[in-house]
Order: sequence, then C-alpha cells, then structure tokens
Amino acid sequence: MMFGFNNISIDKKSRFSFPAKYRDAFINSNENQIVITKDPQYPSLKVYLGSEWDQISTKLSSLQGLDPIVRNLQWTILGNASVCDFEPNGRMQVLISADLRKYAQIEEANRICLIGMGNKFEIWNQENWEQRQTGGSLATEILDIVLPESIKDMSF
Amino acid sequence: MMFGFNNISIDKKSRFSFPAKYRDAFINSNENQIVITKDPQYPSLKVYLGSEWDQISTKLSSLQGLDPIVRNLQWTILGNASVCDFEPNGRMQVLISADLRKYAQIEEANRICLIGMGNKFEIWNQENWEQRQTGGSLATEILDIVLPESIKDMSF
DNA sequence: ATAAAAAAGTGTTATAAAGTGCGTTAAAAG
DNA sequence: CTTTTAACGCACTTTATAACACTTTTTTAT
Repeated sequence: MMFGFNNISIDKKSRFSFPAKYRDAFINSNENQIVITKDPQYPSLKVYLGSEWDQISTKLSSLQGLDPIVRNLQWTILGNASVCDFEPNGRMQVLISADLRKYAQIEEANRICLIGMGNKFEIWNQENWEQRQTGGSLATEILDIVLPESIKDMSF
Repeated sequence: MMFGFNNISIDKKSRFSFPAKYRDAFINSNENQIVITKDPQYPSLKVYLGSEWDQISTKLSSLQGLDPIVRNLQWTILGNASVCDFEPNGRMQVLISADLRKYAQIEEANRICLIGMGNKFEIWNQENWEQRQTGGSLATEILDIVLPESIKDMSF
C-alpha cells in the first residue's frame, strides 16, 4: 500500500519518477505496468497498478453502457487510459501524455503533486491541489448527481 | 495502551524519539511500523501503529470516493500518510516530513507535544495545544458538516 | 514521395539536498 | 553515585533533479 503526499518534478520531456520509498511496494506487488487516466470529477489524474487496473477496467466495461452516467465514466476512465510499462527496479520513470497533461492542467508546470491513496495515486497541478485542500472550490464538480446502483459499490 | 503528555525535542533533521516509557508497549504489540498523518480537524498530526493503520486505511479507501466528503477525508488522511518503519528495540526515532510539519505548524519549533491517546498519539505545536486545553479556539474548525452514513461508525 | 528539420521520447551521468546511523555529551531518574 | 534516558553533532548514504547525448517519430518543404 502506498500513501502520502509528494511534490515532485517533471522534466522537460514530461517525465516524473516515483519516489524511492514506494519501490518495495511496487516490487512486492510484482507490477511491471501502471495505467494513468483521467479523474472523472476533478482536473487531475489517477494512476493505477496494472493488476488494480485490470479489475477496475474489467468491471467498468461490463456495465450497462446505455446508462448515460455509466457511459460517461467509461469514456472518461477507459477511453483515456495510458498504459505505461515501468521497472520497479529501475528508475520508476513514467511519461505523462500530452492529453492527460492538458486535462490535469500541468502542461507548463515543472512540478506536480503525486498523492498516494493506498492502491492508487492521484496527480495534481499544485495550485489546484492547494485550493482543494484549503476548501476553495474548483470549477468542476461534475458528479454531484445520483449514482446508478451499478457503480455505487465501485471505488475508482 | 499508551497514554500521557510529553514535551519532546525535534532535532535539526526533524526527527523525534518516542519516550522510553512506551518501549514495552511497542514491543508487546509487535509493531515495526508507525504512520503519521494529518488530523482532519485541527492543525495537528495523528500517529498510528502499523496494525491500527492497516485497519483504518483499508476501511477508508474502500468507501465511495465519488462522495465529496468521503473523498476529502481520503485525501486528508490517506493522502498525507507517512509510513515510517522503526525498531521498538532501537532508538524509536521517526522523521516528520516537511509537509506534515508545516500543517501542524511545527516548522521552526525544536519542541513538540506528543500526546498518548491509547491506541494512537497526537502531535501538536505547543502553543496550539495550550490554547486548545485552556478553551481558546483555533482558526480551523473544518468538519462541522453532516457526515455520510458510511463514515459515521469510523473513528480516526 | 523523399529528404531535411523539428519535435518527442529514451537513457546516462553528475551534484546538491535530504535522510539515516551512530557515538558522545548532558540531563534526569533511581 | 550509578544507571537510564534524552538531546546533540557529525559522518555517511541515499535520493532527487538538472543537464546532456542520443534515438525515434512526426512534420515540413521541395
């Protein structure tokens, strides 16, 4: 399990490295792939371990796509996923694609916030993160809507 | 169970040591990890034993993150957790990260208050602690909100 | 369509900063 | 007075990041 806040750099080619403190967790969970995709609620990104992603994506893609909320989630989460292979023993370095950078508003930035949430990470533009944490509101509060039963028991 | 008030020092590298009186308790509970994270209500820190943390974090991360209140708690508690391994037989020394120090307003301080609350500890800036105890009010009263059912039965 | 140029992506190295370990001194407790 | 505990200081190790060189892909111009 991987927790905690990290303010880390992105290099000129839009790569970041996972902090070394997570290395053991990656090695133990035997992962050699991670998946980055859009967060459906806020201008930020979600980072899943390969195995976690397999579960979530399998579940999500099996849901009834005629429900507009479900379909939106499918578009957002599945349709923007970027699969990167990385070596837990190496530099644990990952590239963030241009689309995802744009979505999370980290195009120009040379620093991002990488937040360990246990089984996944979030990536935020620093200003957005700080505003969120100090209670200020960002533009997008997409999902203050009634969730369909099918996804009530899922956590992304 | 670990109780009581301690005023202890932080060294230049931001480390503190647990008072020796807690050594037996740590040894008996067989812990080799502790977790420090933000308190969601006040500018202070919570310190959990590894086993305690496993329970709390597992429960909290399983909750529906599309609920904004839940997600806020997940951010605060999971997203700021710093996992430290320590040896109950050794110096029982732990590093407090820069972010957490800032949050608890103990950046400059070379002393902190470590308060044993049974199964967890709290860490406070001394002035804040004294004000709290003498009934004065601090700036941040974050959580006077209606809690979702899912977290009503949790205690952090 | 092809070649040249630009952009994007990959990998390596060097260096400053952050973190760790441990011995010594100072203070407190028995 | 002896023993234990807390605090300090220093040396060593690890980590993060910027700089650089090189490869691949995409774009542009002829």
